[in-house]
Amino acid sequence: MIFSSSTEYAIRGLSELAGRGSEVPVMLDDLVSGTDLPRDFLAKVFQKLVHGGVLRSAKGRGGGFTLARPAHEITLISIVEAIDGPQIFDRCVVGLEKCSDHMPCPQHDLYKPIRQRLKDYMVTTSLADLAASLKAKQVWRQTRLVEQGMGDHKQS
Amino acid sequence: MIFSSSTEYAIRGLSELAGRGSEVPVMLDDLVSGTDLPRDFLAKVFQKLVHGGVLRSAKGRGGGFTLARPAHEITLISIVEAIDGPQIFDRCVVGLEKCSDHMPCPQHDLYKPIRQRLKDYMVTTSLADLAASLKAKQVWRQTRLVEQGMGDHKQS
DNA sequence: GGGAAAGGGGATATTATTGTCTTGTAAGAA
DNA sequence: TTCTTACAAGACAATAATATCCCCTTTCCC
Repeated sequence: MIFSSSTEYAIRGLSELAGRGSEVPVMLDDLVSGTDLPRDFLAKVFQKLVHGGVLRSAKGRGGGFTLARPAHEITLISIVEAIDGPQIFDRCVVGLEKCSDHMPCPQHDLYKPIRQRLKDYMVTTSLADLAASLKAKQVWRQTRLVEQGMGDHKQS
Repeated sequence: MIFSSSTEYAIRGLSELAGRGSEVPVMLDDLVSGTDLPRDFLAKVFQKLVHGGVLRSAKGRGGGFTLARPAHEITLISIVEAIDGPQIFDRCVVGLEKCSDHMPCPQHDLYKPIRQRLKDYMVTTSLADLAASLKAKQVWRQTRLVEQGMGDHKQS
């Protein structure tokens, strides 16, 4: 629901990357380790993000991926559009070419409110927001574990 | 985006049906005529809606489909759940079985606000709402045509 | 009972999405 | 220069979603 798995991988991969806050490129194998993100498939997804101007990539030694812009400037919608194409939100659900606000199809207005909500959220939510809430969550959970006396898990 | 085409067909088919406000069963061929809804595929979708308790069907002569409940009691979410299964909204985007509010996966909270918005909309929007806005739109467009002197299109 | 009319449901075809693998290409280090 | 290391990109496989088709069962009317 909502997102294709390609898009979900993109969001998760970018959140990981943003969470590191690294200035130097992070390579895929590194980014993926410890997660269940599919390495090869994510590589394809990241390629699209590079083409879409969301990511920058560097080949060879010391290579990897970096965000093309600061995390707070990367909106959810720019991620989605990089993966699924720019008209994903504006295309007619019926698929009629002649469909537009001027000459709408019967369904055109049906989905307008629901699409608008989603779009609003995506325009106002940035990668920084996602990464922050992700990190806050991790800290919160870690604290809970410590409180319960199960907190001998060290970062090696 | 948002809906699978199965779900979109379901919504459109149901909107058509609700718009007729017919007490007697409406048969598929009748419902579909004049639209671009794929007859055979919609038949499959309607089967699911029957199983899901959204539609009632009658075989044989005089048979067809009727709404199982009044249109204002059929919410968008009950339609979606009838097609995609009840956990479509609550399932983890990562697919972990152990994921829940109690022990969430890293993405669990990431999607919560966006899912909640969508869910709110679907819980509060009924088939009657959809059919009404659809009909209002049709009337509005018809009026515009008449104003432009192109209104010699009669319902036969 | 027999025939026509409706949906039910299985089988199958088609297409899109997702996932994997293999080779190519660029960059840096020895 | 040559070797290693990274991503790029094409080919391919597996799966899921979408779309059709055909025959079955039920129901009504004669």
